[in-house]
Amino acid sequence: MKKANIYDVANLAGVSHQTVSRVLNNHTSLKPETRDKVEKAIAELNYRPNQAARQLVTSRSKMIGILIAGTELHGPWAILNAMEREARLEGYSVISISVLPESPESWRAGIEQLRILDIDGVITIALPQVIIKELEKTLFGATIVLVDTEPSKKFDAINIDNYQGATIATQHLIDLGHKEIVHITGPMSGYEGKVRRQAYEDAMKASHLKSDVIEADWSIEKGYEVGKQIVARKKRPTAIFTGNDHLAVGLLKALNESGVSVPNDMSLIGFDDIPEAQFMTPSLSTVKQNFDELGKLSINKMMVQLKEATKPEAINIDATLIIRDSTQKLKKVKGR
Amino acid sequence: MKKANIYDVANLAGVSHQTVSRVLNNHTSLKPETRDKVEKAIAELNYRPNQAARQLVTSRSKMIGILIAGTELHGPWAILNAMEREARLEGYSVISISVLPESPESWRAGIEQLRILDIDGVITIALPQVIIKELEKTLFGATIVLVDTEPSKKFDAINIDNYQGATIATQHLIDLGHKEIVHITGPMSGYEGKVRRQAYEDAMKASHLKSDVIEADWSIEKGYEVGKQIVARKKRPTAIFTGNDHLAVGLLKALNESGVSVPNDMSLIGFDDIPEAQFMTPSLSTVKQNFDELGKLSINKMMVQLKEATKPEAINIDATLIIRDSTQKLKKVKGR
DNA sequence: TACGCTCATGTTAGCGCTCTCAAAGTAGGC
DNA sequence: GCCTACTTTGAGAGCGCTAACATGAGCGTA
Repeated sequence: MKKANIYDVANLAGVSHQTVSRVLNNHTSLKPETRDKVEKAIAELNYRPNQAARQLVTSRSKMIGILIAGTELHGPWAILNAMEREARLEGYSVISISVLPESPESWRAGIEQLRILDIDGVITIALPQVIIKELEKTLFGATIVLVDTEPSKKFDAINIDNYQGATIATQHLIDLGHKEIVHITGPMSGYEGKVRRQAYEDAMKASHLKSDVIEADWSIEKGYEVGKQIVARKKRPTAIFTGNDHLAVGLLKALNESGVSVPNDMSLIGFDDIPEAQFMTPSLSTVKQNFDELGKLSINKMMVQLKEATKPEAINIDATLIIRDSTQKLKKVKGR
Repeated sequence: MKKANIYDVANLAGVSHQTVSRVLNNHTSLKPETRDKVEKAIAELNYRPNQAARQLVTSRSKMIGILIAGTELHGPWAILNAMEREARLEGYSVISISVLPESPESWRAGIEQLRILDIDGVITIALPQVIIKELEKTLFGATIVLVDTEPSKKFDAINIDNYQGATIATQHLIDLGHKEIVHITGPMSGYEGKVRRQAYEDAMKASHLKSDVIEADWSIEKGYEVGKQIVARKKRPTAIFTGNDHLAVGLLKALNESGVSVPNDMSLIGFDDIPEAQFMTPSLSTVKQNFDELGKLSINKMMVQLKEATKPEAINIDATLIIRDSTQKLKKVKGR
């Protein structure tokens, strides 16, 4: 049984194919009874318009490409998930392309794929600047929305407010009386890590405290490694703010192994609020990102841009402090 | 600057559009020098064939739909990630559609989307039988590959060998001398949970031990809840096998809170090997699924089916036991 | 009654490609 | 040197749809 096309519907309804097209596209100036006839025919034949044919003539694909770093991290996938659902509501489909930021070959191939597909717009999630540049060059003139990415003048950028989030995390530790607070950063090649670091340093300075930064990446393994390093120090800090929760997981492991008790000997706060955070021992204080809102907002922005190109805008979504058991007041210790 | 089409290339190369098409599709019977001329023109114009036009005439979209349960679980996303990469190598794109298994409205919309897109094939990840049925009905005749799903006679099915995986996990505990071993299942509405449970029960029976099953779902929260339950028991088991690692995370938390030490008072083994497993305290013994291989294999199967429909086949991929610190030999306790 | 206007529908072209079929060029056999 | 067979290239149609234009019916106005 071949699929019905627009002419089959037209024949069955006793109208021209153009009238069917009008029904499909919600044109005005259609007699209600004609519309009814056509709709009945559509239902009877179980007809669906052919996307490819539409795309060919309108040169719009109703598809959005999402370029995402193919990591094990929780965040990007959560965002992608939210985006996909939101896009579907708008009648758009989502093509996710995961690339390895460290392999230019990988992301070139990904961008090339987007180009072939004639995507209507592209959303990037947590990608380094080089990739954005390449994207811009290859898909010249395409609608691009940046998520979790360094804002630019050219495109809409939607971000968790990393600065605000890192500020409240640092301030939380300061408010608890801690003076020696280490910050373990994400990769300095990325935007988010840099901003969080800056916020930490500014907050420390504002309280006349000395910054103590260890550069890392987003991985659990690195968190563990850094944890070992800190434990080995002659003079240990009393609190640590890690750039994300994964780092905190690894770090906590290292601390546990060395008998450093959290929060008694060391307060620890993360960033992200991964599902596991609440169920670690001790449960992890952290900064919660609203991935859902981030995803929805990005799709909405994309829809607006697709309709009528507006001036690019940078939007930040507030993060919220979640206080759990891994942070506590600094105990006054004799001799300090 | 308008995009070049096949005629632009033909003009520049001094051949007919048909010859260009032949070059694009790697036809034989082309003079090497003609091919060269055309390829040069393609490069100069930076030409890419229009997918929509191709799709319209060949009625193949070079897109694969992936229907996935939109959860926070690590597994499905890891598989999706692997699939996307593998598909790209084959020149295919991936449309991921995440649905809420508990909301028929949600998955009906998802399936409808696949239908409109004229996808070449569909891969389902960890979806209940109802959805597969609906999919089969709506996309009548479509190529379907089942992943992490109950096998059927009609479609290829690729699975982690859940039975083997759960067997080695249970056997591991038995080998350590444990006799009272509880199994916490995933949702009984799903295939994986059921198989793992069956394997556990069979292994227990084979060793003349009594099964002790608590039905749950895949969530951390539920693991915590069940943990509280177990702690409250008058007579506690000495070992627990959870249906996945997330359950183990929640469970461990509950045990910790009640002062039940793992592995001293209780051995604990999970399933999945999530990134966090290695860095829990104690590090979690578990069964590792090879998501990468699962993803690749599914795409390969899909490619084969797309070329020439072959007899459906059920493939199981062996899981491997990973022994860490959360399981240990049963201590002989006086009076038992 | 004739004219212009609006509303509702039909007709035609063309988006960019592949497929089918036809034609021209090339070589081999006797 | 002519016929046949194969290789290489070209011309035209058509995939299913939308956009632009054309047509005809119905109505009010002079």
